[in-house]
Amino acid sequence: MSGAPTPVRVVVADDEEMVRTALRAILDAEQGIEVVGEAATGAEAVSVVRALRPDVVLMDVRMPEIDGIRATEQILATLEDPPRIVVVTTFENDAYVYDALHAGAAGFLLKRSAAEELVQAVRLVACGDSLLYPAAVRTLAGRHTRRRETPDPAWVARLTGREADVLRLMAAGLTNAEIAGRLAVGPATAKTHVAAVLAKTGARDRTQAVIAAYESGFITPG
Amino acid sequence: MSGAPTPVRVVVADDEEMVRTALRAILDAEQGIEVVGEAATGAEAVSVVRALRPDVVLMDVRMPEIDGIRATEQILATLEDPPRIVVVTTFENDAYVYDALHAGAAGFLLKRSAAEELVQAVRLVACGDSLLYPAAVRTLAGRHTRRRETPDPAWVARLTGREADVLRLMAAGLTNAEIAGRLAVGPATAKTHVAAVLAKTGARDRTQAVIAAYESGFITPG
DNA sequence: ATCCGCCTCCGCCGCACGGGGGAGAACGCG
DNA sequence: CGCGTTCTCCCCCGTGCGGCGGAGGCGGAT
Repeated sequence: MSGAPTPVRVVVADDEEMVRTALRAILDAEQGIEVVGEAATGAEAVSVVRALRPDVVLMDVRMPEIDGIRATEQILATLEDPPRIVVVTTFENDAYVYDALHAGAAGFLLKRSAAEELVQAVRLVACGDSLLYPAAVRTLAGRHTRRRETPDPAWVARLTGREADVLRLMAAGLTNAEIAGRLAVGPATAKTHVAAVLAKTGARDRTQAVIAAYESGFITPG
Repeated sequence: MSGAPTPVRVVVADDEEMVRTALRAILDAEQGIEVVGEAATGAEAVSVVRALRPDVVLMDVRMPEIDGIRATEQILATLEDPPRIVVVTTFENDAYVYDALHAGAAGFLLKRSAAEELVQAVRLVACGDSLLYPAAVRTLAGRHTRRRETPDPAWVARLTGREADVLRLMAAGLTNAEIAGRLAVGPATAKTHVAAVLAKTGARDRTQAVIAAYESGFITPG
């Protein structure tokens, strides 16, 4: 009669507290799923997982000290009977998809996924299945599917006006100094905005930010 | 009765000899146009122009020592009654368009332009008019015109197979080291290919190369 | 048989970039 | 009136990147 004698034990690793809380809230509300720990950095994730031995880890790619990909590698390499790791990121990107899978991740999920998808994902990987967010699959399989209707990922809304300006100029191929000149601000300011754009888009460098801008429809070719 | 008592004197500055020869061939065939000199570097361009005092300069953006933009600035800044300078490049790019105009260029032309357009351009600027290649104008005016049908600029054909692979990986946001890993070659090799891609696309850095890839349709979003 | 294009790889070098801090001013909002 | 957000700017530091030049091997074209 017990719904689940051994609930799925989950660890959430993300540098943003809000995200962790949100994920925890969603998962704790579910029957048979239990968030047993959190981590704010890649290094923390490794030690927490080592200590708590969860069944599933939700791993952000972008974290201080050690990124999620490397944390995944370390966990899988150093632990016997390691947990299933679902890599969570803000936008779909070939590099992350490939690297996550290469690192041995069991799944790949976008932060903009619905709560239901998240729960589904945890249950799936806990059963030993793998999953890929549809869009990621499309990316891997090679663009034969129809164009998605999402012109505006979550991060676009989070960009401030100035940051949007900067991203547009980045996508025009300008350097930080040129952006500063175009906006009539100091180079340091341009750098600050660029850094903010990188953080919010989840990009590692300006090139990935520009890719994200194209892929999200923030800017369009031609 | 003399067709043109004082023909338009032109200097061609481009680091590729073939391009120089081609431009010279096209222009020399025209009545009233005379190619009086060539330059293979930005520095050469400055001195040649200083010495020959042409009416028009066809200036490549990408050249050794000093790029075409800076050479343009120097010529316009240091010469009295300077020549009209038409900046020539391989692909349309916001940064180059803006910079060229900001540097005081009288016109902006793509290398893929037809011979007739080139001649027209020289005649136009010689008369004191300015010109912008249609596509460049569209870029500046802000994409309200219809999509161009050019899915494949000249440089795409010039990319070798390996270079195309590398560009695709660049457009996936990978670093040189990651590209090397993915292609199972040494980092130095990846760098070489990246450099070749930058040269052939006329890009200054990997970000501009990725932009070119998107804008040309070499890769498509979604 | 020779030449040329492509792929592979090596070094050196300078710089723009990105990470990680911190700090002050203006503004709107509650 | 505080408070949060945004925009502005500063420091230091490590490094990925791009410029430059060279080199060898290999296969196809002539």
